[in-house]
Amino acid sequence: MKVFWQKGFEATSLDDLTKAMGLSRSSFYSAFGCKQSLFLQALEHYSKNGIRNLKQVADTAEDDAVDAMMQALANPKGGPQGCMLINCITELAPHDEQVAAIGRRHLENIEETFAKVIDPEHPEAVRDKASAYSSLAIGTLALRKAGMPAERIANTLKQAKTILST
Amino acid sequence: MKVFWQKGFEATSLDDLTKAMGLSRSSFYSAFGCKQSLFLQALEHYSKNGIRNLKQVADTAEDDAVDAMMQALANPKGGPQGCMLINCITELAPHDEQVAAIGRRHLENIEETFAKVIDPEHPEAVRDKASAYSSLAIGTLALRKAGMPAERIANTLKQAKTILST
DNA sequence: CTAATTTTGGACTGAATAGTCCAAAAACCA
DNA sequence: TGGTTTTTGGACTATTCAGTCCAAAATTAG
Repeated sequence: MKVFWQKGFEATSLDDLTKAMGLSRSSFYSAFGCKQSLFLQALEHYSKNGIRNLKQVADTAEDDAVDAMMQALANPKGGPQGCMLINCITELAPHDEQVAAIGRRHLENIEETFAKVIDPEHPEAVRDKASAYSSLAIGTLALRKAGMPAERIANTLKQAKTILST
Repeated sequence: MKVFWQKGFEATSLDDLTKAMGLSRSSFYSAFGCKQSLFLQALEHYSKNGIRNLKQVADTAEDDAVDAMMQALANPKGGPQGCMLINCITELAPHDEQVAAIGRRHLENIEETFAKVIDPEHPEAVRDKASAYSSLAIGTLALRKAGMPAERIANTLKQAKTILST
């Protein structure tokens, strides 16, 4: 998963994978069938894990759960490589419906988590607002990847959050 | 440019390029030196053209210039392949400083265009808000690529714009 | 301990890749 | 026209890739 996260699907070679996994080629193919299959599993794993983390961030936030979620989304643990799912959506979704489907589900889960935090009683009513928070956080990932100063990104997020939360 | 836009850098082969350009391999290499060099030129061209279009959208908008710009950014002409620069930032920026630099400049130009539209007198004062609009529009590109219903995306944008503009 | 089964290393295949090279064709020019 | 320069087609090289295959090693079972 980490290798795919860092390099994307096409740029990851079988040698990269077998080396990272400490597996021989034959073991790899007998276990996973093909590169694509492992990739989809890695993507699913990343998504599940990411959503779980996001919910945990929301639950354990001290005062402002929405802010904590935005921070978590805009500064993914992986470092400069951003969010694996956004990377993969960008690289593959237009040509690969399976990836697109996992991506859609992930994005919907993010939005749903936002909605429940914003209005636990009527999450449906704040769906568009939740979607806006989500899209905003995802948009800043591009700034980050392009090497924009972290301070600028933080200001953007802060400003937007202040306005959106009114 | 169109081929790189559609397929990304790595996935575009020399055969793809020479066929699209109607050029032989030798002519290609004598004209551009290498694949990377043509790619950077294509990226520059895309950026210049995109910013010019965006400014034109802002200038010729009937009532709400910010809204028109958001629509233009969230629905790039190329179709489902989104914005070439965001694609390339995602694919290459973390490992290629030249691409990252072009990406940064492009994003800054977008933000500047927003800022001048929001407050022509004091664009500096609304920089963060401009950045928020920009990030939001860019974020929705991921939704689009993942195949989210266009209506949902439009609602997100509308909702966010309404709130951000207050 | 032995025999059957599973797992492993890594050589191998065929296809695709970016970039080079040169003889032949085309364009140019005096 | 005849000679020079530029451009072109496409064969070629060296590398990389995903995926296959099998003999040897390891594991398991009786």
